[in-house]
Amino acid sequence: MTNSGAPPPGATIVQYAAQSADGTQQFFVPGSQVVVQAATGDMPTYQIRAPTTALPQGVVMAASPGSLHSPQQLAEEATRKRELRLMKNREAAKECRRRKKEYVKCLESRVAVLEVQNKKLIEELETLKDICSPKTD
DNA sequence: ATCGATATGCGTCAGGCGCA
DNA sequence: TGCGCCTGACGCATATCGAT
Repeated sequence: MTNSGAPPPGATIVQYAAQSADGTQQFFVPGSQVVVQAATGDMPTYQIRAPTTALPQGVVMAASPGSLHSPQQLAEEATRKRELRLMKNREAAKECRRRKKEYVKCLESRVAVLEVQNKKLIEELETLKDICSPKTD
């Protein structure tokens, strides 16, 4: 994939795929956020990140450490912090897996498009060979 | 019906990375 | 430098499927 048609950092992806100015096919995950542009071999030359999700309803933020006194309060606070961290990580893992599946879908779509494109190019090449080859009879 | 193999999804941990 | 987010890896539970 070329970098010329990639969206700029900060942009939100709204299309699954797009045709860039130079004619190359671009594949994006809808709703993702472009955060980095960098050239790294055959990997995409930019990174995309989905918008951060809000805390689920019912989550109560912990009190500040300065308001705690007894060891029991400290233990409760530690437990709250751990549960909050686990819950956030649970949601993050779900989102991460969702994005990964979407990314694989993108790649599969890209393979399908490129296979068709490749087939057409091979056919075109054969046609041109027929036209350009000297007649021997 | 039941069994083993395989696939899929989930929660958790650990480590890397970017940011203030 | 500490904090929060992301993600690979692991173990577990459940679903699916073919063989018996």
